[in-house]
Amino acid sequence: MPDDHAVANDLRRSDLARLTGCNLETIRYYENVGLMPDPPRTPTGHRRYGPAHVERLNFVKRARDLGFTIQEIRALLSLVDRGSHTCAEVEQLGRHHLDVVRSKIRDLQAIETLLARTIASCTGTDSPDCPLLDVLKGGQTEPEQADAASE
Amino acid sequence: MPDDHAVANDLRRSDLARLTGCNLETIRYYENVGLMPDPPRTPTGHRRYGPAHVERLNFVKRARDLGFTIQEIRALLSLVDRGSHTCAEVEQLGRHHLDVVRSKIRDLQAIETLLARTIASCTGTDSPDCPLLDVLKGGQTEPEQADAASE
DNA sequence: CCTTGATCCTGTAGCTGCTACAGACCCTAG
DNA sequence: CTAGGGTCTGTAGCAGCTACAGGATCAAGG
Repeated sequence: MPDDHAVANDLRRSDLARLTGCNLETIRYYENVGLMPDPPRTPTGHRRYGPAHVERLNFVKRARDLGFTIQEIRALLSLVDRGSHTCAEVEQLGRHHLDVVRSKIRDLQAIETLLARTIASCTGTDSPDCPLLDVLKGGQTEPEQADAASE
Repeated sequence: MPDDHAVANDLRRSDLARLTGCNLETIRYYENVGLMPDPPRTPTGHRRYGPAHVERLNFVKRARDLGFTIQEIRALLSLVDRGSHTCAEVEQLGRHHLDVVRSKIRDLQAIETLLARTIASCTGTDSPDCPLLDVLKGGQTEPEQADAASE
């Protein structure tokens, strides 16, 4: 590795963790899966990081916070690392992820709607009759009318 | 086919899978983690299921579809199995899960908002300048307007 | 210089909720 | 009777970490 004289690589793993808010073990994980480069080592094998590592780990962390998968981040980083990326390429990855996020939101909202409506019709009493159990047992998508036929 | 006087336990695992839309292997998994009871076996060790298993697996599947965890479903089932559950107890489990669902929706919506806004300001050109990369690198929560300096 | 305790190193197992495979067994139709 | 399916078991793999064991090393105090 170059730059031993140029850049101060004096950060230990715990420092990097503290600076980025990333978990200590997660850093090693990211190195193992290739999101972070193998850092230079002291003669006794201890990792030493520099500002470039802080920057990169921050990138990874923010991407994770936005829900990008490890694979997607690898793709993003390889674009950047290639040095000849275009906005269009990055945007494409972003749009795809946005689609995934929106799809998850839709799924969760469908669940939320059904669950909220069902629970709203719960009596909250000691009765064993429960609309939520009815939904789970019967699989009706609409709890709707608890028609007072026999009640 | 003549019916037995008792419950007909004549369904194979593949039948149960087909009837419930559940994956074949998943059934065994649910048995291993205790969501499904150990079924009766033929003398040669093959599982034989009956209507009660269909019902229970449907319950489990619907609960999973609503996002309940295995733990939560175990709790729901143990209430029901106990035979003395109340609507209030079930409702409590449901409300807790609803909170989790809503929390996930909020998180995803925050991501969606940021991502959508950022991507909207992407040029989609061959330029290496990219708002999405800026967000990932810089961690700004608001891409805002780049003051009319650029293009 | 030596000890102590904190930190670091590695590999590996655990978590959730499945899914898939290998290698053995069994079942049924032709 | 044999060929092909289905079934049996245990186990490994996926994502994305997290945590531990058992060592080596470091930094500070005495």
